[in-house]
Amino acid sequence: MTKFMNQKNEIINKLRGSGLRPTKQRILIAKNLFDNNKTFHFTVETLNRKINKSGNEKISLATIYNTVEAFTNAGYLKEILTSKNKSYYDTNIKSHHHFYDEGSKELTDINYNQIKLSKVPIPPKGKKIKNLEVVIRIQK
Amino acid sequence: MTKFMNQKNEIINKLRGSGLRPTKQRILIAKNLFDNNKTFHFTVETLNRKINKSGNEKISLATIYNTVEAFTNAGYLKEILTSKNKSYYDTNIKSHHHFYDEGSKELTDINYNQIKLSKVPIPPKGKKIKNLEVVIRIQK
DNA sequence: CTACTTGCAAAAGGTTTGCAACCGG
DNA sequence: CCGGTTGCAAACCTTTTGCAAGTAG
Repeated sequence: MTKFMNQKNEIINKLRGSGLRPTKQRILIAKNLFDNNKTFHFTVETLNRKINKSGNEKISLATIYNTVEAFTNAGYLKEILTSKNKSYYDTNIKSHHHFYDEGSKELTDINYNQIKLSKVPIPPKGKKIKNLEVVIRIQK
Repeated sequence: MTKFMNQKNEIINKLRGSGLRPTKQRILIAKNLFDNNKTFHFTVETLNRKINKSGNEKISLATIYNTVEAFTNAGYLKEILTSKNKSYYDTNIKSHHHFYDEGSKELTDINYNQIKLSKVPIPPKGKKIKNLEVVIRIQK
């Protein structure tokens, strides 16, 4: 059993674990997102370009939207807060923070332990904290 | 000189101070945003509804977009980070943070001194920190 | 007067939707 | 086979743009 088969099986199991049928399209998208050992930021647009480039079989834009949403709901992706009328996603789902460069509109990760909070407010009654994100806007 | 005249003059001076001609439309929008002593969150859509309701003379949507952008550039408004393909603004321009309820999609202010950071990263070379925002996502 | 603003409608850009064809289990 | 998925195009929604008409100084 090759490394590639393991990889593919891992993906299939991951999808099954969330009740997502491991279709050809979802597996290909998952490969593009989770294969390498480094995490990254993307938009549907950049993901679409990456997938529908070169040799790959094509995947329709609607399916990419569907899948990214499904993966986000399943907790495989994190949506990044930046406003500006386009959704950014992060394959790094661990708690961490971001620099946002307003000039270049670029996001950079800030390692979790680079920021320390010494005081955090109590959430409103009946609600609990799901996550906490710091965005530091930077400029020249 | 009535209280209302003072209010209007204040607005006019504020606008002039940023090189914005105090037009009828800008003054009316400013009244809607800065008149009361409490701050609030809004989108262009809600602001538009508020203004073009009832007795007021109407203001075109394009002008509302223009004006909100101008006010944001002038520092009278702050854009809020939430992604979700619609821009949220805050009339509270002081440094502060937000709870974001994913269920109701509602934003609540967190007072500045309710959050304390004991460690903040150094920005990338050649850049400086413009601002720092914490968003705490909450859920049931 | 003149330059800045406004308003309208059209265009743009990103995302969602409806539905027939497809396919995984 | 059945119900979940895909692909396509059209629809949608928010935001931007071009340009003629209006107005503040």
